[in-house]
Amino acid sequence: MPYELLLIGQVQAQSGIAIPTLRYYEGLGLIKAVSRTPGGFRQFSPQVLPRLAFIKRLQSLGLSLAEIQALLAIHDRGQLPCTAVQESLKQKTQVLDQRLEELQELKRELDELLDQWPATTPADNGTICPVLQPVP
Amino acid sequence: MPYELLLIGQVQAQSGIAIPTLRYYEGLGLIKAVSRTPGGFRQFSPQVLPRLAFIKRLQSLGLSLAEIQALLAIHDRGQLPCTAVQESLKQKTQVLDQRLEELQELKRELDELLDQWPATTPADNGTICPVLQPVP
DNA sequence: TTAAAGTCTCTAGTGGACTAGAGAGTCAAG
DNA sequence: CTTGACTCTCTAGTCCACTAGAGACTTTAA
Repeated sequence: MPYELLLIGQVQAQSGIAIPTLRYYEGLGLIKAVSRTPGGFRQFSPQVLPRLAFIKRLQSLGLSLAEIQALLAIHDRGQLPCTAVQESLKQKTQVLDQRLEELQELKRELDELLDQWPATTPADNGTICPVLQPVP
Repeated sequence: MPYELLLIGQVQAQSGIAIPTLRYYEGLGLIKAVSRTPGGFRQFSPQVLPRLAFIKRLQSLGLSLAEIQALLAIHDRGQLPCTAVQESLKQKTQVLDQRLEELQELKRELDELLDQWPATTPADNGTICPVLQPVP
């Protein structure tokens, strides 16, 4: 066995990513085995490790695998994807801001509703819970 | 056709909820048809309308259908679910606070990363994008 | 009576990132 | 040569709230 190539179990051990997930990533085209043993075992270059670190890092920053794949495609064309990464992250902050807005609005609504929750429950008016009236 | 009963299309028209969704809700046990026509068409009591309003309202406040179902079950036992609704909403604010924390932390991380983004891309060091080092 | 509109059941697909299991084949060491 | 660890492919399931489609039947109005 060529000492510089890694079997999938070794990749799992060194990356912390489960084997089925690695195969799943391969299916998506995020990583690929450089070769197979005669018996069909995947052999990975050690270069797969920084690649997986990149994937995990961007995933932890909120990027989807599809977005990450686009960035890896740039890398695979021989370019440094840093500028594109920066773009993706900027865009992600915008989505994040939007999402934060929504959740904060929801929180405001919930807090207000709970603040004004009556001490005594109003009479049943056929609406399941009469406190929950205002549906704007 | 008994004038006080509604066919599913009328429920859709008056609630704004799509027919397949209504059937889906029925499957989950959130609503039920009081009877069927001889030909098998569902007939709903008009009471389904406040019930659907309740569902939509709580859904808009972030509750899952499973949580809503638990509240409806209280109603169906003949009790006012207001106190349980209040509890659910309180709990939801907590989950929401947690989620907001996470997203804000993520935003901080993203902002910091972008703030400190180098004007000139560092040399390629085999990590796909050398700017993305710190993976704590 | 017929046509159009409405409704039925049932199955399967969506998105996103996996996870689980069956059943078979492979590799390295003893 | 056998054992045990490792790996393979393939299918299917998870979560959640729907959505779409096929093919058949019912209802109502003209």
